[in-house]
Amino acid sequence: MKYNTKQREILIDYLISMKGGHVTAKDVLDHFRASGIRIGQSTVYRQLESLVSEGVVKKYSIDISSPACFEYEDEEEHDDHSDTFHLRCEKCGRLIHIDCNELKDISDHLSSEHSFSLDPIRTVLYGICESCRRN
Amino acid sequence: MKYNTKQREILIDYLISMKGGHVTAKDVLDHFRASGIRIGQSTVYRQLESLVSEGVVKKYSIDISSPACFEYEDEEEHDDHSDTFHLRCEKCGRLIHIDCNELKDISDHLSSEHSFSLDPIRTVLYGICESCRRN
DNA sequence: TTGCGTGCAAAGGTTTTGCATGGCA
DNA sequence: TGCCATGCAAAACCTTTGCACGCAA
Repeated sequence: MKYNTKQREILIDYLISMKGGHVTAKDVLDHFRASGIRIGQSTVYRQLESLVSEGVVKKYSIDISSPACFEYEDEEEHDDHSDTFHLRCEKCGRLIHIDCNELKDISDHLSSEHSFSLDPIRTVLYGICESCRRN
Repeated sequence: MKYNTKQREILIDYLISMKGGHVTAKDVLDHFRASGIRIGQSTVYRQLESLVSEGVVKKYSIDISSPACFEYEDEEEHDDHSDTFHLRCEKCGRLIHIDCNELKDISDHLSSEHSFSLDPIRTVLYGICESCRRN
């Protein structure tokens, strides 16, 4: 994609406004429909895919039978995304995004002691989240 | 699922025979169709899901828009799950088991700081293994 | 003007579900 | 016998694609 279209712009704006969280294609479509802004679903999918290959947006395929998640990637976060991890609740399916230095230590440990380069994008830690734990 | 049906048995047998590799729901269906064994696709999906929640079979989602993969999990692999972690090499696909106290600390940290109960059975850490790293 | 981007609708592939029937315990 | 499991078909779900039209550069 080479042109700066209106659709592309408002999509990027929305992604930036949701920075720090994940957004699915459906979220995007719902948001624009609720705002009365018309945008085609194929445009959303195609632009998201473009933004991913441009490196502007990150795509997570956490689990099959859940939609892909997209997240705007900040310049500075681009440098070091090794401290972002994902938790997935096995009960409610919620995806939790955490930024934690202690978890970053795992990468270092695995690297130095087990000669394994962890891929934090791909890795999802499964378990039970706080609210499900209480029930 | 409480009953030992014929379909459940032959499905488990097939999964065991494929131990060490992944199998998709389609693979299962194709296999049985080729063998002349009739089994409904909903049965396959439902039994696979049951086996996963029983911990007998592992499910992973390599990528969205590819089907989910299932793999039979050996007894000894989940004798003591509390301090066993799994690493999966994204290059060669090798599954590595490690027993490591430092990794156990993750659970404690997630529990105390993030109120999240990690499930080490289900969790697979993705990355690049030593030998693939050298290449 | 050129050709990329858009929107619609339809197709694609995977997984889930409703309902009547079949089979285990 | 009482349930659970099965099978079929259809639906649901997310994503991709074909094609004509619109719009940025």
